[in-house]
Amino acid sequence: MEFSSDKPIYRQIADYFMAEILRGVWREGDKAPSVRELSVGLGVNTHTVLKAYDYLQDHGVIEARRGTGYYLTPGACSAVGALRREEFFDSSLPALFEQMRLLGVGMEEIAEAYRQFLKG
Amino acid sequence: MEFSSDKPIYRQIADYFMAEILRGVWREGDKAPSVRELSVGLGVNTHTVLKAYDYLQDHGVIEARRGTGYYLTPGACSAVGALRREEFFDSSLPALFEQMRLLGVGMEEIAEAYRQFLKG
Amino acid sequence: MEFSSDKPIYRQIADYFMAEILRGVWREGDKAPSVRELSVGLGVNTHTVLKAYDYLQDHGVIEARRGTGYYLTPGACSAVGALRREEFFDSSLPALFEQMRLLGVGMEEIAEAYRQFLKG
Amino acid sequence: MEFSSDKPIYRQIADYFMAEILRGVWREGDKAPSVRELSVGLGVNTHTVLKAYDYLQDHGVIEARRGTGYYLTPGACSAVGALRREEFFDSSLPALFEQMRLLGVGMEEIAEAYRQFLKG
DNA sequence: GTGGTCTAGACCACG
DNA sequence: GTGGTCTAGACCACG
Repeated sequence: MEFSSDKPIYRQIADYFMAEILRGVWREGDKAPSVRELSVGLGVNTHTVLKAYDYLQDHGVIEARRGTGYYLTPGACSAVGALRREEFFDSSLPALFEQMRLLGVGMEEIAEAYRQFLKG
Repeated sequence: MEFSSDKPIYRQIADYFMAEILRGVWREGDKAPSVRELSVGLGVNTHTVLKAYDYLQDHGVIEARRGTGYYLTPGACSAVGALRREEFFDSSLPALFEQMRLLGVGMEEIAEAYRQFLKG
Repeated sequence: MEFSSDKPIYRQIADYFMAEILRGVWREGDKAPSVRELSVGLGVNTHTVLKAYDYLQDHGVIEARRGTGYYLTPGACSAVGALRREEFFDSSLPALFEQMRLLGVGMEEIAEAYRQFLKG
Repeated sequence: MEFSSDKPIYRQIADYFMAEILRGVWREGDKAPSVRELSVGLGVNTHTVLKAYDYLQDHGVIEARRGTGYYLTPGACSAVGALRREEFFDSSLPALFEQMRLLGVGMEEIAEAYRQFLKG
């Protein structure tokens, strides 16, 4: 895995993890790779992986079980979906609106383009 | 200038050039740096710069004068604007719509978020 | 195919290609010869063929499909026609006018010659 | 001098000769290069040069003086002009008309383009 | 000097 | 396989 510089690495790891879930690689209830295992696999510090897992746990994607490791929650998929929605509304969409402002594009044009998109 | 790996270098050069125009660094009628000069400055092959200039020329931002060099066209600024608009509608917007589809987000929600954005 | 020296090879390839379309050898939707195949066939560098295809693509005659090849666009025929018209008005006609100036020939004489041509 | 293959060499020599007159290299009354001299200079047979000189003599550009050689006629310049006009009306113009027919361009469009040309 | 064309050869992503 | 990008280096016409 390659890391870009514009986003913290732990977030990139979490995103990667969630993309794998959406792809169906891991399923709800499955055991997540151990922190140590993953840190070696990705060539990053265990702290970084732990931070990524913390993030995923905070958002209900995985849960820790004492002495055994992390497991995908039942509801992991929908949790990922909710997170994506959140990112979409908090980050992607404002960036788009900003671009609209710069280009002088109004909402009507977007709506019209959307109707075209649905047809095509 | 640093190049990222996710976009061809020649496009990055062209984009940088257009950003400089929008910033007002270069004005309509100005002479662009010569192909060789710029290629040395950026540490890339002359072909790569030429390809960037070709792209800009094709889109009406600069024009070649044989034996003299490239010059910003009269209308360079609006040409850049038109290109940005085109990219927005042909690339950014379809990506947005695709994401909307994946997340099950409708146009009404976008419009609502836009109203919030305008207020905030 | 033989190349003359007064026109760039890539333009001669593009012109040949368009002539073949007008002759009906290739039809809209057909696959164009692959870049490598054609470069070997013509004994030129792949770049030169690519430049010809770039030119044709820029003018809406062919379109690239990633990993598959180039295909004649729907509308390739009319695109070729439009290009020919453009060349006529931007190149042939100004050359004619320049010659008229040198020879002291006016538009009335041209119009008269045209009437004769239509009769003959 | 390089010869192209689409026109007889003697005509190319004659054309070259006339272009030199229009450029002012040779003047009316000047002695033309001897047939032998020119044939060596151009690397062609003396017959070919003679044929070119015949052509030029037929059209009043040069005249033979027994025992001395060929000389530009008084009126050589206007003779060249007349020849150019003839070529223009007999060759260039019909080719243009043919192109107009193929492209579906009418005389009105040419006249309009001409008005634009005179302005620009 | 300037842009423009061409070659030889490498390496990449996509399917 | 397909197109696409990039380099190194040569040579050309124009001014």
